[in-house]
Amino acid sequence: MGRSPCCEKAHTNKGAWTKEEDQRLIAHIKDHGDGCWRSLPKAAGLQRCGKSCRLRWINYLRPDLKRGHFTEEEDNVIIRLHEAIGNKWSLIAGKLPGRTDNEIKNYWNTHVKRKLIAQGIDPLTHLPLNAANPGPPGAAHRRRAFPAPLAGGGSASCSRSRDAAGSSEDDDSGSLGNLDLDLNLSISPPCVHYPASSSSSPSPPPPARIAAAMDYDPSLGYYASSGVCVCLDRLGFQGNGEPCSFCNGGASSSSSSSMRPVASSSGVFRFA
DNA sequence: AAGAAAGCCAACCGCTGTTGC
DNA sequence: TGCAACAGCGGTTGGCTTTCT
Repeated sequence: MGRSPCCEKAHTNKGAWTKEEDQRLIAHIKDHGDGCWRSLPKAAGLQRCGKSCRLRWINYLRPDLKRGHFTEEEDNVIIRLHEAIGNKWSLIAGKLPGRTDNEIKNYWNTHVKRKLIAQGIDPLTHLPLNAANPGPPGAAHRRRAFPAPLAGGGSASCSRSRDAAGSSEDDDSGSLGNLDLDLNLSISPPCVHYPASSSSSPSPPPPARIAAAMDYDPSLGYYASSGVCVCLDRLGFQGNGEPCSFCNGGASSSSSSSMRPVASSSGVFRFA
């Protein structure tokens, strides 16, 4: 079972990259871009597997990488995002420009974990160590906040989620500080986008009836369909009677603006 | 000064999700 | 609809460096 190996192992180098290999990879990507990793090694004259090239480029050679120590602010972002979404390193990396998932993962395992433990916080559950429930690994994390990891297309969100275990004195559990993650799930129709002006684009603007039901984002110059919210409140899990930031329109909730999911022009919800 | 232990991080591995045929 | 190819992700490993004894 399983698939064939991604490359012919007999003819590929492994281990540390040499300067020459780096140069070849950089030069090739400069000239041709970084698509099609499978064929890239051959085209670039590298005796490497495509995956290896991709990893090397993403984790080390990319020009926009920020190297060096993590700042206190970055630390906090990592901790809060990890609290919210768990080991979704690529998502966390997406919130830290210039940092890679691998870098953050390593940093978490070598520094942050230890730091949290020293502060008496369980790095898995983000609860005080003596209060952490000894359940099966991972269960505590799920119990902590959210029915499921809402990675990928799902907008991880819920500024008002309550710990199902009922730690109501944990005021930070919902807002996650200034990140203010809203871990309700919002599902939208397949993100239909209409440019606001038909003159600047071949695509026509939406019919008035549709436009009325959509949000116009002036910064993007697009109409985008609103999400259909199935937040915990609506599903009856919260019980505090307050709408989440998304179905509340984000207008009145003072704590909900910073991480409200926003439809981007690429049709993917992002945190704003 | 030397060996052991711990820390660190680049790279690998195996798996899953997505896409195209 | 099923399959294969591919990209990407997260966990793990291995080797180098630093610190400790």
